[in-house]
Amino acid sequence: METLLPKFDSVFSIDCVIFGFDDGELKILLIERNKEPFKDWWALPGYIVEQDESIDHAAERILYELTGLRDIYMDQFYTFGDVNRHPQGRVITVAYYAMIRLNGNKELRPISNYVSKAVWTSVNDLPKLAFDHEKIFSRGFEKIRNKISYQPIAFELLPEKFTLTQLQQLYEVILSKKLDKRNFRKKMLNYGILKELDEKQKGVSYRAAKLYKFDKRKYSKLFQKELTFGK
Amino acid sequence: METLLPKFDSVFSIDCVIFGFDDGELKILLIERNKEPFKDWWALPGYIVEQDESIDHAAERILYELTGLRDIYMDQFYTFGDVNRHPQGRVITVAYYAMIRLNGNKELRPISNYVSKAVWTSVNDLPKLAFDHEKIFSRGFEKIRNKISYQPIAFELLPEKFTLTQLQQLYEVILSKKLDKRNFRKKMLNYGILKELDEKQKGVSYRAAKLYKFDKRKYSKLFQKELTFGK
DNA sequence: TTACTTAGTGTAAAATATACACACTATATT
DNA sequence: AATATAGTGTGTATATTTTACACTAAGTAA
Repeated sequence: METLLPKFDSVFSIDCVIFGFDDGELKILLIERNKEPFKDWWALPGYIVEQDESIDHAAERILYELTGLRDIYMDQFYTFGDVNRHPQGRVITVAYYAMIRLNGNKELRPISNYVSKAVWTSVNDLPKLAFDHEKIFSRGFEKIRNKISYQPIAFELLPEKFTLTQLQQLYEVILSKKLDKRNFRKKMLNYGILKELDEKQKGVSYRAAKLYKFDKRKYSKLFQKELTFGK
Repeated sequence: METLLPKFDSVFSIDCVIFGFDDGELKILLIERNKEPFKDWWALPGYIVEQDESIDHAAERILYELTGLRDIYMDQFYTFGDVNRHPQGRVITVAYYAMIRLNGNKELRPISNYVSKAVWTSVNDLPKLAFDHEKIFSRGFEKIRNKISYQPIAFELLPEKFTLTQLQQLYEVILSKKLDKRNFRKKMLNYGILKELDEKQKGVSYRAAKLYKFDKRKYSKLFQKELTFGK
């Protein structure tokens, strides 16, 4: 590499806002830091981008090293570049988000000793976070709240088979708003992206609900049309 | 500053996709580079972020130095972080966009000798661009195309007083789609964010159209409600 | 006065969104 | 066996929004 570019005493980092849904609660993944600064504080999983890796790659690697989660597809949503966001120098961070299924048991096993543990925490019950991570989280939450209003992304958070009530609860949590059951069902079923299964919920002490699956094929078709303004 | 953070032989940069609308055409601002690499190539206005300035600030400064445009409010839309996007080293760039009024005469007077000139170029007639700037432009265009579908941002591109036909043309250009005049007018007027003026177009060799103004107050109110899902 | 060019307008049909309440069913409890 | 409990599942009328579609009015230029 030539050196026409000025050197720059700064680093890029990645921070991840990973959403999960469990127990009727929307959660995000937090780590407990094991290093200064902010040792023993809670923080979003985040670390420094290596010199020779793309930021997308860095995001995947860092999430894996800090939480043990692999093969999570993330999208970037904002880059935070204020001068004093990190106490030790100039750090610009690209924030990524993802929504994943918790299947009851996504194991969290940090590889790096940079963190002492990783846990799922309800977004309604977040501790104080290191750095400007509260700001980053808020923007990530805003992002999915917006997105869910025009794309049915909620499925990514649910188990493969889910009931309409679960789906509705998830919408309600993300939108912070009660929805009408009949209208919600009508709307969702009208999208035509749900496949009704021949199965019912099990282990509940009341009438069991039908299970549904998300139909990816039809979903992609739906998104050809998108965007208002007919003619 | 302490030095616990690793040094990193890399730079942050900013690239700007600045949209304007003139003559029924959607344009963006390009510079001709006066320095290697890509000397004499066309490129998006972009340069390196200083150590002690926020990226938002850098965006403003860089746009000014490279094109002479001041006080343009920009939003970031994506960060490009592939490893080999710059031939001289690792450069991660935060891309910003803005939509501005051309008022016929936004003067372009580059301050920096890093560029030899700056010009407005129709998006339908772009030359080959330096670095990965074509990719950056595409994503920026996609961004405003999406955005205009749910937010009436088009006003930012028009002169203060405009006709409904001009507004419609702009929508058509951004959406690459013909729209129906009656439906378009109905919809726009229904938003209630246009103020009809007591003035007409001048200097046209046909029936002059009424002029309208964009009503910012009402616009913000409209955006309280936003987001579907009634109850 | 005529020809030309763009402005400006209405309506019916279809699709979508909203508001709203009660009976059904599976299980657990007595 | 009877009952309580808790969540499932459904229909309809109304309002709103979206779509398709074509002609007349106004101003200018010759």
